[in-house]
Amino acid sequence: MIPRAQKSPIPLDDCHLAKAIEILGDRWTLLILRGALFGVRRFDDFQKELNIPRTVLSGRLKKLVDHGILTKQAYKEDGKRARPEYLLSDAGEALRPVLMGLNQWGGAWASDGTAPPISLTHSKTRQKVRPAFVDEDGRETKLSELRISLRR
Amino acid sequence: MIPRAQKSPIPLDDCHLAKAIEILGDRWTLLILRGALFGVRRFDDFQKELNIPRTVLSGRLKKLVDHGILTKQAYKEDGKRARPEYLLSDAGEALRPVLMGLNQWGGAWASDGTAPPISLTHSKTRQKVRPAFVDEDGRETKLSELRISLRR
DNA sequence: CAGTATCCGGTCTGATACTG
DNA sequence: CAGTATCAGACCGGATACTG
Repeated sequence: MIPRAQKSPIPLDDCHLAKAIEILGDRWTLLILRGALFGVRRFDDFQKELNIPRTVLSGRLKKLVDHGILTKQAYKEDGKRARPEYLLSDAGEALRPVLMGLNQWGGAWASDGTAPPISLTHSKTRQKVRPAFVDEDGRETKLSELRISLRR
Repeated sequence: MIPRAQKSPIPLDDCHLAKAIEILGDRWTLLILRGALFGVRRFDDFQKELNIPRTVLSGRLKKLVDHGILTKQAYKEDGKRARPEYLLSDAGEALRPVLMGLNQWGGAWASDGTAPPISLTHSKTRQKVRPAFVDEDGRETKLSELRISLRR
């Protein structure tokens, strides 16, 4: 087990995790991201799905765009004028494994026993797929083999 | 790319991810967990490290204990009376890979260019390791091959 | 140490309305 | 549709003090 520490080995100010938490660590932001990962793109769609106050949604979307997690771009349906939509950037896509990991955690530890509603599979082989850590060759590293270290 | 959706395929109420977000999706809770993963265990240690108001810390710790993520138990130093400390439960430990994934994300996408202070490596091969999805054989599945589906 | 008690000001929430 | 405007109330954050 990890020994007791009086403080974390890394100061908050230069901790990437802390930074990520500052950006993403709030309920609405995470729920918006969840929607985005499922394909929701438009203001009113987010608003209806989450029942989030429009002012708050507006603010959160701006923040996500500012941080480069969503991009705001125009789409156009025929006969109608262009309207904006919010798409995941590469940074946003990179959150997919993280949030799916959180989803798995929720299923395993925060579930009330009802069947897990999401399953992840490989689109071709149909095999079940789960979040994990892989090395440069794409081979899994078990948690027990994972080494967390400070640079230099 | 994921097609546009008017709403997420899974209602919020039975989404494990949404549930996890309700429990963990707030700044202080995540920062406390970060400390706990690094070995911080005691009230005042959390308080000093995070500079969190004591009332808030008290409330968050209770919530985490209620949700079974931390356990509150006594420790005893010689000559002193027993005092409580907060340790990660199995559910809490299960968040380690998730938060490490978030840390990697922060390093890759939310960093200001300063060197990443944490690196994840394989303890034997020393290869760098990153979060991803693997199939049952431990082989990586590319994001483009990932299929998200509902259990019937 | 490990909390609880207070207090105050600010931000977020939630509801509703208005506009291009 | 995609927002901004407004407003009341809840909750949170921050500071400080007090107790076993």
